[in-house]
Amino acid sequence: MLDKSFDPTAIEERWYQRWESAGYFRQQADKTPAYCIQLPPPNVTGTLHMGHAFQQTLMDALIRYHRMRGFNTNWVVGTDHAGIATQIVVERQLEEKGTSRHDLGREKFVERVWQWKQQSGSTITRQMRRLGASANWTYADTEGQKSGYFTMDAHMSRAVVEVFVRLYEEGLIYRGKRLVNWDPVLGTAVSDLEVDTEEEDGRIWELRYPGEDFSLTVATTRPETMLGDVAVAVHPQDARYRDLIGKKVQLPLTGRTIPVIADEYVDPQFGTGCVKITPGHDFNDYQVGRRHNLDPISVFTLDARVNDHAPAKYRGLERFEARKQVLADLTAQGLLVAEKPYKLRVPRSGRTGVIVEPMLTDQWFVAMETLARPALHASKTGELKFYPEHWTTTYDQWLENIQDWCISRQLWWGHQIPAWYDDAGNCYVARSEEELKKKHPGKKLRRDPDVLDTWFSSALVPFSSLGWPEKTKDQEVFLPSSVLVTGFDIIFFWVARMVMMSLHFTGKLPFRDVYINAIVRDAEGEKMSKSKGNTLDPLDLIDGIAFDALLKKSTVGLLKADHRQKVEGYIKAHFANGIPAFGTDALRFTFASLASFSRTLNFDLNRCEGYRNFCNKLWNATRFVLMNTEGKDCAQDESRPVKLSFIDRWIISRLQRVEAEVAQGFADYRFDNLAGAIYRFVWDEYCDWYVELAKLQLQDPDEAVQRGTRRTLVRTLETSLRLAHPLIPFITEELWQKVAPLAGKRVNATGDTIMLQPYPKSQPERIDEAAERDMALLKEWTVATRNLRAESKLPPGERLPLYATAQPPVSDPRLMLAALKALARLEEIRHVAQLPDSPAPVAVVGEARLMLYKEVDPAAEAERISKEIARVTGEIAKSKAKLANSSFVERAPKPVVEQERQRLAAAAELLQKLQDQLKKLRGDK
RNA sequence: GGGUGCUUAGCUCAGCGGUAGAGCGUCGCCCUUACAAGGCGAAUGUCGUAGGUUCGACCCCUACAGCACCCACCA
Repeated sequence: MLDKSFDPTAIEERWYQRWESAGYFRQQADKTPAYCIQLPPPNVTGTLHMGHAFQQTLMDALIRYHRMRGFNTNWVVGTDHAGIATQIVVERQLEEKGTSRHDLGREKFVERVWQWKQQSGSTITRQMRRLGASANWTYADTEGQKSGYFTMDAHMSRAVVEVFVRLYEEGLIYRGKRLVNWDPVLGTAVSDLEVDTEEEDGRIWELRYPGEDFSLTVATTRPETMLGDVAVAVHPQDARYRDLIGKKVQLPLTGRTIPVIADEYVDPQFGTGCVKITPGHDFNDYQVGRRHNLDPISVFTLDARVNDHAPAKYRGLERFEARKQVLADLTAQGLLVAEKPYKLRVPRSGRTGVIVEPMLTDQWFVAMETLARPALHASKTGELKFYPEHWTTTYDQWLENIQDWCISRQLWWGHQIPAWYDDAGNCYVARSEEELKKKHPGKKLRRDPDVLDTWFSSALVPFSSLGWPEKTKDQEVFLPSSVLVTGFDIIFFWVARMVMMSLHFTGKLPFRDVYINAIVRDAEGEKMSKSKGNTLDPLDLIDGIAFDALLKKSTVGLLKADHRQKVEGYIKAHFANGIPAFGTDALRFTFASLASFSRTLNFDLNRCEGYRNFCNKLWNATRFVLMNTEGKDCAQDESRPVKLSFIDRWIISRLQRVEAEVAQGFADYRFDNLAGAIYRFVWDEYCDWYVELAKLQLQDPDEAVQRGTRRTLVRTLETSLRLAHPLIPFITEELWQKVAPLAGKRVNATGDTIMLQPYPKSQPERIDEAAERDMALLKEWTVATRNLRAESKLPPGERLPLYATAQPPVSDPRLMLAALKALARLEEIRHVAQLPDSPAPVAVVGEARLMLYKEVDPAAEAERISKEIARVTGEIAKSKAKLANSSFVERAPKPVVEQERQRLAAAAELLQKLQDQLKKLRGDK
């Protein structure tokens, strides 16, 4: 016997273990068709957050669904070395110990990061297991840790080198001194995508540069960069300055003179129409400088201090110190014309938040244009499909305006670039140093110290995880993968680049569909952030957490007092009693239910509670079924006669419809629809109606009816469990084990799990419209009668007779009335030609009028009827107006007009009855 | 400057050319032997604003407003 309510923790522990150790998650050789999903590899040292949990729930649902449908499923998982992020973490650890990576040296430092990876690397994969992820952990698992590939393991690294070398050989990778976004804190270049520009309140200054018999005023938001100015630019057509083009001005503070140049880039309408040109520290100016053959002057060191190209006075000053000094000196010389408040866009490094400095450095780039073209083609032709579709635009537009990709990072943790230099500075790219030494014996070679952007290796995952560069069978089977489930924030970082790389190196798409999932927000739609305290840990929703523990956990590591206070406030307001344990299934069902095509997902704890209750409902329904079927004849062998009533046939029919709805939901990636369909079927149809009616049928003296009921109870439940399994794997497995034998499922060695059972498939031939019509009537009569009951304010337990002026037009009126009597808790049902002469409320159902005979309060009843009359009168007016409109009657489709006529007729009839009642009521007084 | 999405019940969201739906919340009544994590019932909306198309618009079109996000080199 099942416990009275379900305890998720116990169930979940039991099943995951068994599934994994039985090897159910693995792909199967020679089974077709294939279904493959590539997990966006999480940071190896990271922890699971709501976004992961959401994504992974959807992926696992898809994988389980297809596995049950007989696909050869392969959920390829792995972890990402996350270059910058991981290096930062370890550097912080060192900092706490009062040391630094520079003290350690590169080799020791990298060793240290590996240690940290080994130590914390399993956290996130352990958490994924708690979610029930049926991932192929042992696939591409070269390190033997059952967490898939690692982007820096030997195999994945080999693919990285191979791709780098090939692209270099094809001329698609080049090295050059370019202006790049530089993070002066990390001391590395970052790509355009890793820079976030936000509008901030700042200032703009106007500086005067004196010429011989004139002076020019330039505007700047970064006065310190004037130390590196090489020109002042004006628009060639600008009448104010046309005569000055080619003349020189003095660059204050530096003793240099610079030319006045003409360039279309200048907008004469903006500011003074004169622009200072600093090619060494501004992307626009860099282009201008190139056009005019002006060499850039770098005035900052790599940690953003003024360098030796500036006058001695400023050397060594940090950039913002230098700004103050420059401004002070310009003021002293009377060259500062104005200082105004100004809204400016400040580029900040996504990782550190520090203001990025455009810096002229040697970097490696991938030339993107030739790679982008086929990727664009794929989306244009529809070979690559986005869900929701509108993300295609985002993808297309980025590819249409693609820029070369700066792939080198001045970090230590990552794939070191396979390039070497000889003493003369010549560059050699090779697969290994050995290969190079063979080619160039005796040469002294020094390896490029830079590593590759983390996204470089991520871009290869769809094929490198399948064994590339070797030719493997898996690439034939699992490439392209079926769908990529990921967030819109990495469409550029990752999705587009995977498409480009896969097409280029394998000729195949990395995936056919891209499902862009919503961003998880808190219940109010606010971004989840540690400093607000509104983050949720998926594990806390699964296991529950007490208020104190939650508070402590949320405030740990928050240094600022006002942050702490804010977080405390939030937690007190939202989680005064902590968070109850909802269990994995409830959490998963919540995610699925909220996964519509909208851009954000506001995670509501109450929703989660509701779905926990749903799990409990399913549990208890099973309890009921088991109590009534275990040890009894459930007619599985069909040896004895079985009778199925319209009620049995109705639930079977409904089941076919839900199965179809669920299939449609999966096909459309509308997880909300399919979760809703399952929810409504289990709760609103099976539990609320079928189980209640089964209670009646189980008391039928005819054993064939009992057998039919038991069989339907069991089979419908067993099917529902399979239907729901992709969303709520644990509870369905637990219950299925008990229910399946009663449903005649032979549990054998390989199929000893719901996971590998066939997924329910809608059988249209079992849709029974007649039974559905009968059931609709039964429901209608029942609801109407229950309404009468509620309106009569009957004391509990009191049963009244129901007077009805007609029989329900169903195939089996006897059963129908018995059911009505039970469901509406009636004393009996009397058929009469005329309702009793009573002011008691009357319900109209089809042809029949129903009354629960009872003395009523005439005043209250009169009021109720008057209200009803008002409503019906309104409806009649609307209908009449419509039908009076000749163009409606002539031009609307016939059935619509007919429907309107019937509506009017029914309403008129109802109105007459209500008016009679009201008259009677008033007359009685 | 370009682009995208959103605006529907108190809250969070579905929906759709033919008289508005769900979950949660609210309000009654009920511990009816699967489930109080439950049952039965009820209330609640000029579907952002203004036009247009249509016999008919929450839905299609146009403009506007508000919110959010993405991309972009204006000093």
